[in-house]
Amino acid sequence: MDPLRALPLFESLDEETFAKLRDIAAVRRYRKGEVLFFEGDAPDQLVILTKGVLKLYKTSSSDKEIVLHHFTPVSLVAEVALLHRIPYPATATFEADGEVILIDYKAFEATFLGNPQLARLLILSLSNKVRMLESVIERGLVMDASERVLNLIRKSPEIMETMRHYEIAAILNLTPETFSRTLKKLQNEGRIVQEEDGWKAVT
Amino acid sequence: MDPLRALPLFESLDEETFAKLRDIAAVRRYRKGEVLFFEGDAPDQLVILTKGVLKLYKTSSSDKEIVLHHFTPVSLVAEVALLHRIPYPATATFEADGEVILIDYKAFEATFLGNPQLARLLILSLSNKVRMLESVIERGLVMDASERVLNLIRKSPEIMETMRHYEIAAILNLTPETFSRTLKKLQNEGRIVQEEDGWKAVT
DNA sequence: ATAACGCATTGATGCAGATCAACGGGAGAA
DNA sequence: TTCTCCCGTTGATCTGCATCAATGCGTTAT
Repeated sequence: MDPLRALPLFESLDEETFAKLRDIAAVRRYRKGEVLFFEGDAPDQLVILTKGVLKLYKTSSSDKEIVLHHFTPVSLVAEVALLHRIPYPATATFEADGEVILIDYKAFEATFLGNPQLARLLILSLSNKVRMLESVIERGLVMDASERVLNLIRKSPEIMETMRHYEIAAILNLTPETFSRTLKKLQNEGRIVQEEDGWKAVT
Repeated sequence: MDPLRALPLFESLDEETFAKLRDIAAVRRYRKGEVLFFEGDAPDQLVILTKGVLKLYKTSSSDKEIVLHHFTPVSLVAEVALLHRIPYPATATFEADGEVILIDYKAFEATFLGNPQLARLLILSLSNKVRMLESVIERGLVMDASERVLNLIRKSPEIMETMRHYEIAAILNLTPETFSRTLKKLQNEGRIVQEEDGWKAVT
């Protein structure tokens, strides 16, 4: 069976649409650490991540990395840049060996925008991107360090058990030092408690 | 002539699609200062801004206002909340007397998602939203105060002539004090110069 | 004219989080 | 075992911007 066909993203497509899509797609593999594209590059293909983890980030004036998102399969990547023919707004590198499908721009425009099923995929992908950016704004501009940590413990407690502190800090856009101090402060204030299997928010 | 028909947003629609749309639309007017919706409210209608200026903002822990966007006609508003049936992620208030078209959720889903022309509108609106949020992130997290001011002078010099300093500062998410100091600092460093008709960035 | 008000600027101080530096402990290597 | 390296923590300091307070200045109202 065609591996493309197995992707949940494409499951719902009818045969004809799918065949069209497969004809215009090329597959490419990347190793951990490789760069898919740089901020400022001009896009010419639609990218669909099918394997691996792709980190999307911007670099600030003071060389600080601002992580926008970790893409996991299956995701459309940077379709906005393609739609508007603008340079990639961020850099994407692989955090684990990965694989992408590339679709030529002209084919993308003709196929995706005209086909209701694919248009629907695009709409879903775009609206998820809006939500993702909103959460970046939430994390980076709206919430302070305590709120970010508290929020993580509430919403993704498994991350607190699984990952290293310095990795968690990076996700929250904090330094490990600040993360450590914040954790302690929240504990002293009785807003979180440590249990044998991780942390828990109080009330 | 139907005022709806005059909107550029709907210009390209064929008669049938347009008639369908008009049937399910309701118009509502608001005065300056009124709130269209609050962060956290549950959405049940698609909102299309047809007149006025709508400010979309979040309020941070320390009661600071973070402006996401100033919508001007004609714009779809908060379609993501509607698509995902999630609470509005921000508050919207009118900065000038305005008018909106409201479209019921069920009608929206049936009409917009199924119709290629309207789906295309939605895709455009969504991708513009992605760009808008990216620029909020750029302004708020990536660039420091000097870069923001420099960037504004380069890209929207007319704003520097037209608007009050305290308004510009709000757009840049700066206090008027910081804005004033930054302007002076850039001038001292020779990175901008004042001319009779406004400011100009050097090289 | 003079008062009153809103905006711009300037100085002093405060604060959150980053940065720099040092130390301790656990896990794998020799 | 002992060494080494990496991570987590802690303390001291730095930095960018906000906040608070005072002053000046142009515009409108009295």
